[in-house]
Amino acid sequence: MAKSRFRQANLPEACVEQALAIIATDGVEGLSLREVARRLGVSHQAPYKHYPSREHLLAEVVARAFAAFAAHLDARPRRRDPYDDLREMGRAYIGYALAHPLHYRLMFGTPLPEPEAHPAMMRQASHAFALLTDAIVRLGRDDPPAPELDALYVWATMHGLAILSIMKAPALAGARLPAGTMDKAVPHIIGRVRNALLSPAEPGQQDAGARPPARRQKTQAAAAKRSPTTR
Amino acid sequence: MAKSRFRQANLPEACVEQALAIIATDGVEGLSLREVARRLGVSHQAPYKHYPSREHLLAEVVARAFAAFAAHLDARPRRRDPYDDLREMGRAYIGYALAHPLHYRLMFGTPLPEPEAHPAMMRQASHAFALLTDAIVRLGRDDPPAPELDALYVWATMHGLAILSIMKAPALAGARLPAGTMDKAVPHIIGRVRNALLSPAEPGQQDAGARPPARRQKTQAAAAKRSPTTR
DNA sequence: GACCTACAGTTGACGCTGTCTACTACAGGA
DNA sequence: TCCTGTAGTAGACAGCGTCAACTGTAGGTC
Repeated sequence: MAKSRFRQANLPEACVEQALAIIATDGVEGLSLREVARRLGVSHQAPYKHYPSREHLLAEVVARAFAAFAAHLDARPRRRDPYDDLREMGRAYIGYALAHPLHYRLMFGTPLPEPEAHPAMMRQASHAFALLTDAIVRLGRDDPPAPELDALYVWATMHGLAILSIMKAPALAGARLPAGTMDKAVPHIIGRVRNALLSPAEPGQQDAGARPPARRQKTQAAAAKRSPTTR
Repeated sequence: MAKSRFRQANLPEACVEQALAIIATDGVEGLSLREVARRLGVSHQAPYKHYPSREHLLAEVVARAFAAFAAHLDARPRRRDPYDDLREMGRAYIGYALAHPLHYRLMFGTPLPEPEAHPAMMRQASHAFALLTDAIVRLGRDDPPAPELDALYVWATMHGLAILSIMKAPALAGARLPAGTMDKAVPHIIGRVRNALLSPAEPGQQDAGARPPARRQKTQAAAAKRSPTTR
């Protein structure tokens, strides 16, 4: 050990720690490799010996954030009843987002640095998602809709709620949201999700678009919207 | 008209247009006042005569993005049945997010420039939210839970789905999501939301401590061991 | 018409950033 | 002993936001 000769025992690790600290106070756009170097008392080029670019350091930081997030979800109080467990999961999810809003935004709110170029980051992300999927699968309902679709549903709802909370949705919604709405929102929405998962998936929800040939009526607008697969 | 003496007929407006164009291709972090000025053939300081800082131009751009978003939602195909109408709303919502991912991210994914400092921006944002709330209220269900809570629920779900779609959730979730999952996700999730809104709001969802009077199936056992750690 | 002021534009400078290049000093193996 | 790789340094460059000072014109007032 002790390969490095100067002041930093482990510069790559120290860079990640400082980057996380900067992001926690200033947000991701406040992160600069020069500031990291300054805080560590090394030259402005030292971090580049370990991270080829700002993006690479950021990818490492995002991976850590995902890992911490997954650990937080994993450390939630466990319940026997799978729906209660899902409720705990939701509470833990929102709790983390509110406790570390800038880290949360880092994971889900910023254009990730080229996901496929940073497999370690993606591995941590998919682990966090796996926790959620497992909680869904554990519901073990008799109607067997694709559990990954419900995992997406729960994930989307949790994430949306987290972001709206962080954004202080009442401000966004103007005077339309009475005071205290956000406090009630988490249990209300988790209850809604529970109801949604309890009621059986009905065929109608596969939607007019998925239904191939029959009854093409006045939905041509939707079809036009769908044709460009993305963007 | 024609107050300006040089090449730009309406520099403030032209700045917003160029900023939107830059964001649509490079994302919000690619926006620079100097690039805007360069594209307009004016000096790098000209935009500052109309926008005191980058933040102020960004706030104007966000306001336009919200206005365009609201217009898109408003232009959706209308349905008599309020649930069908909500479905159209969801489709329009996701359609916009996928068609203009960087503009969508601009609205919901970036730290907004000091919301309370830019009232015009907030006005556009709350208008978009109002469209959603109206669609919820129009459901006119007999159980009258706070409609704003359900509006938040729908908004959160739509937003979460939009972001997960933009982020290409299958990549995030690793190999766990079979191909084609995202295509099925929108109708599936909208169906789930419909189910959630159809089933009555039960008191149990107000928190873990409260009594759920009528469980659907075999999940009663869990209620007994639920501790009052509402956290 | 002469003058003044406000405004919309200009140029130049400052410190910040990421990143390229070149240099240095040490460790470890041949 | 020499060579090579590694982890650090220093300097330079262009691009960024923003501050300051300057310029030229439109419009109103004497």
